[in-house]
Amino acid sequence: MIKHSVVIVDDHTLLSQAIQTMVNTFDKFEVLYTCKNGQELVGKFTNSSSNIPEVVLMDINMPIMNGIEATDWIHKTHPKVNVMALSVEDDDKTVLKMLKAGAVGYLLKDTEKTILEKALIEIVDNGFYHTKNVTNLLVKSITGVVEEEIIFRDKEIQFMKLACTEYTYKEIANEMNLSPKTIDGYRDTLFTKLNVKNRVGLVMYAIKNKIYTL
Amino acid sequence: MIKHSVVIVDDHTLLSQAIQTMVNTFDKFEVLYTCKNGQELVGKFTNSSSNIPEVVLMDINMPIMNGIEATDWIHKTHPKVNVMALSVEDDDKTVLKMLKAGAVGYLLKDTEKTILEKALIEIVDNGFYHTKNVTNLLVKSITGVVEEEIIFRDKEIQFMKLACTEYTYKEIANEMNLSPKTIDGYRDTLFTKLNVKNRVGLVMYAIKNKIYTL
DNA sequence: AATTTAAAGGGGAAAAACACCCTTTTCTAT
DNA sequence: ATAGAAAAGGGTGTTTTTCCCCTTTAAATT
Repeated sequence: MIKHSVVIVDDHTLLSQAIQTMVNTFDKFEVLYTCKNGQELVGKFTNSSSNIPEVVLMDINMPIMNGIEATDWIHKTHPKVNVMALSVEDDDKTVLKMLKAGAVGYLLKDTEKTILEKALIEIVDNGFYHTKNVTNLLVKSITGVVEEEIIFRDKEIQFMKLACTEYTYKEIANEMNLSPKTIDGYRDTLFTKLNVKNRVGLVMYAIKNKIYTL
Repeated sequence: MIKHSVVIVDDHTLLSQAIQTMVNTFDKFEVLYTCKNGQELVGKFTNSSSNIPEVVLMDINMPIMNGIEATDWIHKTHPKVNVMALSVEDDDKTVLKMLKAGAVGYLLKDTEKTILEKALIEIVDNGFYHTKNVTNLLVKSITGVVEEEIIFRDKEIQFMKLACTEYTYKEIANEMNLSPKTIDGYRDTLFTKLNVKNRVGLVMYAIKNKIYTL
């Protein structure tokens, strides 16, 4: 029997190797190779057509080129390759971003071995695998329950990052070469945009949405 | 040949199962069972003496009973069991906490399969395995470079958590059934203790040290 | 060219946060 | 038993933050 080829992309070597060992125990699948990030994967894909697998198991949080960008690239350049996201996070926005990028499946890292095998089989047979959670999310997204993305200007991003430090607004203004009053304005519009009451709310938003990284 | 028994504790099912599959490919080791958290492990240990392995591979971030508490418990009640920490984090404080709790090894999750096997062998042979990084850290710790742990009282922890929300100090005082002036005091002592200048500094500390979880 | 829309900046006032120094009560350790 | 530390609270004043409404300039639409 010809086995389906799988590639694993994850920056945690031990995890990717462990999943490799696991996938290799599956009857119908075998791992072609593993990558530490999206960039490495792009390299492999463009290097030789023999490096292109049927399924890619993709982590989302990676340095250099993350799972969303990598999935997007694969989807555009190699549409026949099925990408399945494999993540620890399950916040709505991230999941939707992955699906938009073209992932045909989304599994949390705390799922069972048998579920992984089942998902892989479904993907090569039907072209997709989605858990109940993801399906529910998709319904929510078309119903418009998921809030639309807020757009920030560069200055606002820069300001938010500085607001996450111990600087006073005066110091932030200085840092950004703007009048304190302008900073006042940024703060006010952001408070309204994000529906927060004070600087702590802003900080929390910035952290949760990875605008400020710890 | 009798294989050395290993137990894996990690809340990410897929990861623990994958590592299980991997460890089972090692000549001298076999996995007895896996657990999702420290509490489950304690249950297994106390249930039957046949459940007590030679080595425990322990994740640190787990719900209910985390790796540090679990390691501490094992070290005190079953000193013959070797605990090896297996974590994604490598911040100094966490590593030292694990070592203090009695871990005889510390591996990052982005290490190679062969390193894991080597570490396991070293542990059953010599009783410990430490990478260069950990050794360096230990040297630093005896040289006094690593800052000593700050102790918080319950009220301070509670206050810090509330300070990470959009509550004003007045509202926090109300929430904690204390006078706003008392809250003022908490804030002032914490500012001094943590060497921060304002509430944002406090919030950042609380998040970085996992006092407030997002 | 005319009209919106966004960005930068301002005034002034109220509320919240911060600083510092102080008292009383309650543990707690020697 | 008692000294010392910790917890709770008070007073007062300064600084920072927050709020709201307003102007000018620049950029983008139509």
